[in-house]
Amino acid sequence: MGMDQGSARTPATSLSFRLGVLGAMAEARWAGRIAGHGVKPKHVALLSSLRLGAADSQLELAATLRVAPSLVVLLADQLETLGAVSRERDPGDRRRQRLVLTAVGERLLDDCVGAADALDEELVTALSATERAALTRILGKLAGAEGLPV
Amino acid sequence: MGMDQGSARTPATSLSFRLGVLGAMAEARWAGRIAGHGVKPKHVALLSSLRLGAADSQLELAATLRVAPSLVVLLADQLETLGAVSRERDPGDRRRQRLVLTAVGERLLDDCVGAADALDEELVTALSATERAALTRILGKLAGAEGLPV
DNA sequence: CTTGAATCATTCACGGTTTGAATCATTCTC
DNA sequence: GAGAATGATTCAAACCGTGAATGATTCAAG
Repeated sequence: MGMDQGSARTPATSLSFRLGVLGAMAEARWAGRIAGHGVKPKHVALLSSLRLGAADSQLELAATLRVAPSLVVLLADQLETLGAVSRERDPGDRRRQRLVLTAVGERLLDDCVGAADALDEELVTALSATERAALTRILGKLAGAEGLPV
Repeated sequence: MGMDQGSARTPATSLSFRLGVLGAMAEARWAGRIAGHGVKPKHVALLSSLRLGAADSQLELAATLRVAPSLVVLLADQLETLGAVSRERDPGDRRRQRLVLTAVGERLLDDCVGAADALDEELVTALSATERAALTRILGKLAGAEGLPV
């Protein structure tokens, strides 16, 4: 009823807004923890896409990660320097550069995912077990619906 | 023996990871929709903090938004140019610059939140009504736990 | 075959965002 | 009052990502 037109006190429940803020916060914290490995979230996203087989040519990678192809070159360069991926010309089409995870890359990815899981533990302390499960499931559904390399 | 020990196929269910990716995606889409108003997500976050009374001096604002004080100056400059906020020297402590929402600012904030809500509608089409409600509630809880200006 | 268009990777210069250090005004402490 | 602390502001610089230009390879068509 006589609500002072809602706007004056309600903290804007928009998902887009909250997702953006929370996502930035979580990513920043996570970035701090994996920095010691010499990688940033984008690198891990690339490694993860490789493991999932979501893409292997650099152009496909750019599409799934939603970044410019030139950025993939840079990320791949750095990961190659770390020994986490190796570039192999596609024998069938020698324009294409296929990226493959090395054993080092697998290990690196595992470490970074481990760091994310550890951070999760801290983030969700305010949530019940049911809520945690629900959140994981729902975010997975959203990512899937958006065609993101979850 | 059992080679691809789980890691080989699972899409990394880490919340931190997913929040980061989804948050960036949602924010980018939202940014595109509010760009016509001459603002970016950070501006809206500032306006929202003002409305919530979470902070009014620029230094407090920087703390709640988790950005450098110098950035608040810049954002406030731009919002002032738009007529969305006005600066008033705190009479009690004339070093402090208090930011107050103008009627234009209220309207601008409403428009931007409206745009976020509209975007939400599209994002959650894959979710059931129950899931949408749960997501809203859980994200709110998380933001609250992190002390973020939800 | 050979030519010209399309595709993939790469390089490079640039724009946008954010930060940290330096500066100035004001207030607090003694 | 003098000097340390606090808030706002400016400025140069770092960082991240993009788009345009280049080179290599493949594809299509005569």
